[in-house]
Amino acid sequence: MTNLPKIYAPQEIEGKWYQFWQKNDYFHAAATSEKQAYAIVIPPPNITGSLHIGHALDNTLQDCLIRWRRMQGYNTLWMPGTDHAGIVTELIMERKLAEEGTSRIELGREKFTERMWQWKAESAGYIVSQLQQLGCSCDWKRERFTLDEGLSKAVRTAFVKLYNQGLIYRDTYMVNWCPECNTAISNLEVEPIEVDGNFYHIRYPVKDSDVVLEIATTRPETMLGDTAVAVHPDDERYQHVIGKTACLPLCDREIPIIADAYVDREFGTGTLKVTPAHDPNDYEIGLRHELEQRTIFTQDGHISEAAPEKYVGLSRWDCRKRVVEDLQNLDYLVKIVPHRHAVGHHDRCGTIVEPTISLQWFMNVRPLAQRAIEATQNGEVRFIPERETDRFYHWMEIIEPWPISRQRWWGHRLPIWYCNACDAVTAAMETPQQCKCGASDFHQDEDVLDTWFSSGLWPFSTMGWPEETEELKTFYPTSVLVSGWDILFFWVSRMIMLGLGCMDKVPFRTVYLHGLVADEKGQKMSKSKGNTIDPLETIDTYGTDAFRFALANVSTPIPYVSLSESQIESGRRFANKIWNAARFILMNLEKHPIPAEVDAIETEQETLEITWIRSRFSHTIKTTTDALENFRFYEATQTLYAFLWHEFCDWYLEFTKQRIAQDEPAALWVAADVLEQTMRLLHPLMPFLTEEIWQQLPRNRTQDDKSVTIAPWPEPTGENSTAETTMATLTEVIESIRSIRGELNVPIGASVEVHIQSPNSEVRERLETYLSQYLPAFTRVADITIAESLQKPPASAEAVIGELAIYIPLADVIDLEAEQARLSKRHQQALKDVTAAQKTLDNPNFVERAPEKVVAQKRAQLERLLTEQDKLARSLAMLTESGSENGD
RNA sequence: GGGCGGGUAGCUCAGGUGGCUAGAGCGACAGCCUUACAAGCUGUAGGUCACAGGUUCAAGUCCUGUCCCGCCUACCA
Repeated sequence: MTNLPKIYAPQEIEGKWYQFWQKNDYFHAAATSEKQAYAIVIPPPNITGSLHIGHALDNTLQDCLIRWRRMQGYNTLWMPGTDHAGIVTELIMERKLAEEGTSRIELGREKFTERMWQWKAESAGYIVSQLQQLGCSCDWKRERFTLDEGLSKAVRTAFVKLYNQGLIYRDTYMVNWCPECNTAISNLEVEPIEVDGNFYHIRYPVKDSDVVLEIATTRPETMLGDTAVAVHPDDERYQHVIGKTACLPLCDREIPIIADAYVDREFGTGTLKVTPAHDPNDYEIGLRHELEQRTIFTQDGHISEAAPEKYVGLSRWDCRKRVVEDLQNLDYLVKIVPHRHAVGHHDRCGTIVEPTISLQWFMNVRPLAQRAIEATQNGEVRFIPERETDRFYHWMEIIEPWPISRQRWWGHRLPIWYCNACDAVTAAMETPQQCKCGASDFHQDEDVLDTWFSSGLWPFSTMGWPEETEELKTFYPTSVLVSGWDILFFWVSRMIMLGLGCMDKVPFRTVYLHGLVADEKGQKMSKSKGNTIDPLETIDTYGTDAFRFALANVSTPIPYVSLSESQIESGRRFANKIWNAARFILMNLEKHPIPAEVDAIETEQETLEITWIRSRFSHTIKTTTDALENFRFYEATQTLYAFLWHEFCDWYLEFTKQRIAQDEPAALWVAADVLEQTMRLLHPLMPFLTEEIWQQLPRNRTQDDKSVTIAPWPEPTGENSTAETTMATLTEVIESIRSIRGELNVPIGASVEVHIQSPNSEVRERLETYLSQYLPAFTRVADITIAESLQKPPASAEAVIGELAIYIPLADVIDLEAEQARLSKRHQQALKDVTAAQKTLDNPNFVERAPEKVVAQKRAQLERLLTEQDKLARSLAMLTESGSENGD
């Protein structure tokens, strides 16, 4: 007896097989190969992070693609690695340090980065082992880290190259500043969040005049940095004050009243206070009018010396309170009106961002963005779903200079050196030897690069760039990039631009952007909402394959995909179903081992069910392959689910039981063969289970068949429509009989007689040939009669399939009323369908204009429906009659 | 303000270029411990495809408008 347990226990086999794959080096891609290359670079997770549901989805889909292509015979590379993830990682470390009673600043740069590296060393293996638990078939020998020596060299090379092209430059400009993180950040890192605020209406007296301008602002504290008041040049209300001077309350300063078309006459009072140092629009106005830029905030968000002394040192929020109080006391405050508006928050730490003028390094991404657009238009890059293309174009069109310097420590330090003697700026790979002024003392820029700069190089930096490696020749551009749509701008577009900038080639041919995982209510999963599904807990409870199957199954091309426990549960049941199908086959194979010359036997004894299952399987191969080619993972899962469960298990294995009972084991051998091949089809989705079963199944040991991981992807062998039609008739008959038994509550132990009437000799012949063979497997039958015409036996239940009628005498058990209700319902439905079909065909335009094929189909349908309807009507009439007779 | 996606069974979702009687999973109900699987099997119920027009012989599918939901994006102080 076979030793397979009744219930599939994923925990016991997953680790074993992953080690087996690793040991045999199946995931390693050769740098050079005769085979066609297929490469994916992993979106590198944070080195200190852990696997969340988004990773699970993203990496499941990638692994699925990689495993599928590997089986198809490609030289597949899945490049793994991790990201230092800049600010996020630093922030977590800062929290740790705070717990220890120290801080980043206290430690200093050197000690702090030391701690970071130490932490990296401790936690680096964690995310990798989690990806391995998920079954990811990454080429671990090639694992990279964004701060590795090689990748750091790539970063410096890219920087210097772009600097020399004039695309990277230093400038004083308004940037978004995070006072908490003490660094500049890019627009993308600013998240506008709606908050409840106020409009503060403030009086600004005009000098040497009785006029007082009423100005509304949401940020009264910024008035300390006001250097002008603006009105629209054509605003009739304010013509008389243009060019005059306003007295800035609380500050004892005089500021000009200027005219600028930016001001919206319709909005508020039509007057605008101008704070060039702390508002992007005011900054622009300031430039146009050469206004003073008064920076009233310090880097950590407190009031600077540029403000009146009494406010210096206050926090932004305390200052707001004080300013409002003072305005009120001095009668400058008109009113406070509640106002809900969007305020920019730093996406990493949640702090309200302060627009500030600052000296930063920027990258002029316009030229590269233009090239990215062209490359996409030329079809060098393709986005799936297609709608993402427009989102990409839009972003590329409105893109602004990218501030790339961060006043942080964890990252790639800018390869910029300043001459200590003459301040000359040099971009270089290493510390320069000598300045053009003759001096040889330099200091390197203190800033590090935005973390997305290094991850933007990922597709080629991981392959050894700037060296001209074999890997680059073989795998660049990579085949597909898989990621959530939420980082299209952050990462994907930067990779495209930097790929074009550094390699002159796009980094990947296809970008597949999947949805984000939401819960069953459509809410995005997040820790704060407490609706997350933890991948590792899930794997523990349900098994990796069940989880992967569920993830692939929900990944339809919509922005948010709903995942619920019940879907993972469904995956688990599916795994168990397959397990038991395998058990059934293996158990029976012990009694009926496959002879060496199985192929010959199979051909000789090819029966309807064998031809049928082979036909259906061929169809399944075709559909599954097509689904994967088009990134329709949900279609692959559904196809395989339906085939395995509802065709292979529900029907084919039931036929097999009957064949075994008749001592015709060929059906069993075919079952083993089909299951073996199905395990190959399913392997990309459920790698562990399929390997376990595949290893146990007998197969023609040909060449390299040590693992399903490297087994060839099945090819369709062709479908057989005759067999499928015949089988359809048989299954319909069987289902009708089961339906009668079910609805009339015929006990399972009771044998029934089945009388079938059909005017079609061909159908009768088929039924005669197969029904006696198959029927006993599905229902207890005492006797089967098949005839061209026969009398409906008394007290019998009836089912109608087109011109075919099935009668089951049920004298002992039949409930006439129940049977009448049953037939009546069927009759009503038939009538409805007849009416609909009739209506279509009665329309002369339909017959004239619709394609012949469609008309013919409709006619055949109507004919069949009419026959059914007629038969049902007559039987119903008879039944009513006999019913009333009984009643009399 | 602009744009995108969505609204199909109680729930979550499928329904290439219009053409079988609109499907699946989960849930519900009824009956079954049938010797691979009760994590199973069998049967049943359940939908005016958001709404209103239009194009067409034919619309869940294409067009227009409306209403909801979600998201992205924009400088309204």
